[in-house]
Amino acid sequence: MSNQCESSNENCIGQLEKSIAVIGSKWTLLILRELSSGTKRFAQLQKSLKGISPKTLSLRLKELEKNKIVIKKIYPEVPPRVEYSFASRGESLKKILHDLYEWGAEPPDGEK
Amino acid sequence: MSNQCESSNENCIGQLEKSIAVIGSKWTLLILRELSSGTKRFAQLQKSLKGISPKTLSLRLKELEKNKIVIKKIYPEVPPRVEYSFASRGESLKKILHDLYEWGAEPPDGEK
DNA sequence: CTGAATCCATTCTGATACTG
DNA sequence: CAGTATCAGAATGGATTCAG
Repeated sequence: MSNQCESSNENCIGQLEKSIAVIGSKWTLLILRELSSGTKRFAQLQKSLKGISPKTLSLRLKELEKNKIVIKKIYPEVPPRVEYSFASRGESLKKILHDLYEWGAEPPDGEK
Repeated sequence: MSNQCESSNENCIGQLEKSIAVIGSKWTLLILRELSSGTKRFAQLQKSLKGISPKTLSLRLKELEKNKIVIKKIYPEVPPRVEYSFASRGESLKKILHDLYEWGAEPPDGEK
């Protein structure tokens, strides 16, 4: 029901843009790759993703969390401990990203 | 062969980023929607996409053309006439965008 | 008509320092 | 350890004007 994206539907474009904006930000794919190998903590991510600033990492994680792509788990301990992991929506996203990758890697084939 | 995007492969991320950058730019999706209903000329697109500047439209079309998503056909006439239409890569992209749309529209459902 | 050039506004990102 | 605040620089988009 109405999850078809037709020429006349403005709304679906907006939805699509939102989705692309989330996964299209710089670092997002790298973050997802890191998390795909398992739960990670903030400092771990920061270390793996050499060059990312804490601000950017924080922003990206916040967005990913808001979009239910990753799950943030806070342990009320001292020192503070926070873990990030894939949510189920993140898992289903992986397949799409894989398709998109294949699309991009596809040879231009018989042109000209 | 090697079109699997694994944790250890840096290269595939770059490819993915490139693809997302192309389709993720503002207006790109709108342009693709316009073209999905058939071949269009520059002025037609500019008129349909109310608010787009010729510069932006030109840039986006150039990128889409470079990535073989749309085809540019120039008629050596006076006044000049240029037509844009979907390439085959554009067609296969449509399916992926549809999947992505469905992913984005997917309800957060039973999490927790 | 097509689209390149220019200038300006807005947004995004990075580096660094600092707090709970 | 986790994350925010601040500021500067880069990248992106828009309006307008001009040219082939």
